Amino acid sequence: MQTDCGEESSVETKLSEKHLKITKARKLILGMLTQASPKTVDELASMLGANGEKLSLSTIYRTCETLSANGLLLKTNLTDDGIARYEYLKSGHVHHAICLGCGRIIPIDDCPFGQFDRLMQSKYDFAVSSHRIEIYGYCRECRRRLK
Amino acid sequence: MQTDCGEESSVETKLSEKHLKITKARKLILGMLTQASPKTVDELASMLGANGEKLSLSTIYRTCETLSANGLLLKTNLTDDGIARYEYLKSGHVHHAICLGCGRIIPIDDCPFGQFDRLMQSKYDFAVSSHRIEIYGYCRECRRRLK
DNA sequence: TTAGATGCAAATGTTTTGCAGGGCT
DNA sequence: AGCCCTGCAAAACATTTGCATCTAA
Repeated sequence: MQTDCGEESSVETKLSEKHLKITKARKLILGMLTQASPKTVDELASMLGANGEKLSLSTIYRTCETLSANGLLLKTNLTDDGIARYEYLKSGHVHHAICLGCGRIIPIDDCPFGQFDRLMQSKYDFAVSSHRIEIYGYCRECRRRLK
Repeated sequence: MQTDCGEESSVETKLSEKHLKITKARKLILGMLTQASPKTVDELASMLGANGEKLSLSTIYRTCETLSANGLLLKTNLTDDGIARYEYLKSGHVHHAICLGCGRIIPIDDCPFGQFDRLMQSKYDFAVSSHRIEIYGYCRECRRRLK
């Protein structure tokens, strides 16, 4: 069991850092989400099925909830379809570009927020803790396809 | 019936501009949301009840959906609690500050987005159509209360 | 008059929960 | 061993839909 333990052990490390038991469900879900865009519970179940693994829906819900509560995943409702999505939460903060053509969700490292929290403080008397930015538009493939 | 027809008639004007029938449900819901923060369907039903009015839940859902489809309301899932909220859509674009203390949703006129779409184009090859920005933090009252 | 809006009740789909059994530390 | 995790089934909840009735244009 020496192969590709890089992934494995980093997932396990993250779990133990948060004082969470290392279970099959948590390793599978966290492992999948470290290398994928935000996914719904249903999509996670399908991905597991495609790999010959199986977890009950309630376990996936509970696992995602636990991992979110511990800051390893982020729960979002990006698409306003009423279905929650979970994504791996990298150290830094991340925004999303959502393609209106294909629905793809593209993580964006850059952030336009800048010094805006100063304005929020002075103009609105609001102390900013965090923010979320979602960008809608069209990716290259969809622009090409729609042309 | 001369009193406060300013509100009334502007709501009716907006409806007819969109070629929508002017019905009691649409006048009530649009009228309420023009002077309130984003509300869930349940909250709208309660507000109506408090005013001695009554609409079935399905009517509220359908009315909000119609008004959103016609650009008079915006459907959002700001709080990730899985419950949709509808807000009056002003002409310009608006962002929100969400207080983590009291849950209040504060409309923000300013926008930090700036020239960010140029970066999105050059770095990610993504053509920006629109964006949404949500700001989390604490309002003055909650900061005072928590102190 | 007639297309479309409403109310009611039933259906749908997502998410949560109770409980018994099993796994991790 | 002890506590937490998991699976299953049932419950809870928001939202949608079918259909008969009513209403605005």
